[in-house]
Amino acid sequence: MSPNATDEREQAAALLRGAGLKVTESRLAVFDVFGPGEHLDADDVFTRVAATLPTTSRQAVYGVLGALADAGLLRKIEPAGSPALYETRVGDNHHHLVCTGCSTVFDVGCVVGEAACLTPSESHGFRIATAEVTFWGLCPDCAASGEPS
Amino acid sequence: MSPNATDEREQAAALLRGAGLKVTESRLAVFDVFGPGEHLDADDVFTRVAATLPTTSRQAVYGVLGALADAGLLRKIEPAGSPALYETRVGDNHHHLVCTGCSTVFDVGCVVGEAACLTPSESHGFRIATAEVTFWGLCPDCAASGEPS
DNA sequence: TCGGTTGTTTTGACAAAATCAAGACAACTG
DNA sequence: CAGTTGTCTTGATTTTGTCAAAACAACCGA
Repeated sequence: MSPNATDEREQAAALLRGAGLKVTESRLAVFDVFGPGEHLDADDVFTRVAATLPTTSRQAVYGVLGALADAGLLRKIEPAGSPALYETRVGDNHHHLVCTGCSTVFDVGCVVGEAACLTPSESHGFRIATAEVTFWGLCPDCAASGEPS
Repeated sequence: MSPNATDEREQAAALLRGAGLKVTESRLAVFDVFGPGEHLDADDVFTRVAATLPTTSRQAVYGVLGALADAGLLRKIEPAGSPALYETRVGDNHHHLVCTGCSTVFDVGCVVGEAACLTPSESHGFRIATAEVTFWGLCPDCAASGEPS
């Protein structure tokens, strides 16, 4: 409907081709449902995809999300107590802020610079690949409604 | 068997009492099965507890672990792709190193000091309660066996 | 030491999230 | 356009953990 919807599909298709993946309706549809800054779980994605592609199954969504995450086109995060979430922002090692009230996830830039995030003080001989930082707290909305003083 | 087993039980009982929890066999048994530095999932705990307390049920273990975690006597961590793990080291905000090969979890001290771990660069108005850092990589054993060059 | 209250454990059913397997099908290659 | 390869559909299964209610045990006070 938007005038550049075709452009977006072409762009997504190019990303898929670049990753060596076949371009399919399901995969384009999955790309479509992600808005910028959104963190969606498999069920959210399935629900939205099913609206435009009624033959889709939950397993297809799992498969697509898994394939895209493996290819580095999507990032999978698994906050404690929630189903796995996916986001389209990849390539930077940003971290996450999870609201303990409403479970909403926000992006946040790296804390104090890349180096500090990637080098623990004792590494036990570990070969560290990635560091993941999750902050837990109350988002402005939940803080306001929970403590109206 | 060990000469100070009684002492350990007394100590555990004191911790429980201090937290306002009743002292029960199940709870003491759960404390018993944790060795220092170990990270056990609910099923590990159940298996070990069942060896000495055959009437125990899985749900009792979930209940005990939940109660102890709520009381701050145990810490619950939930690494992506694994069941929840519990550890006895509480009170310091240490972090974790997870092996992508064998899923073993190691403790690691805070990266560059408490402050850096608790203040993301943009907080979005969040009231941050805790920060959780997880490092992913290969432990010495897995690095050695996977790449014997 | 003995009841009474309260919190804990047992039992069994249930729910959510994700995975596995096999056949049908569609996208890319030449 | 046909073949090959990878993807999707369908349905069952597994794993992890929760819920609810009744039986039971620990702690308090007399």
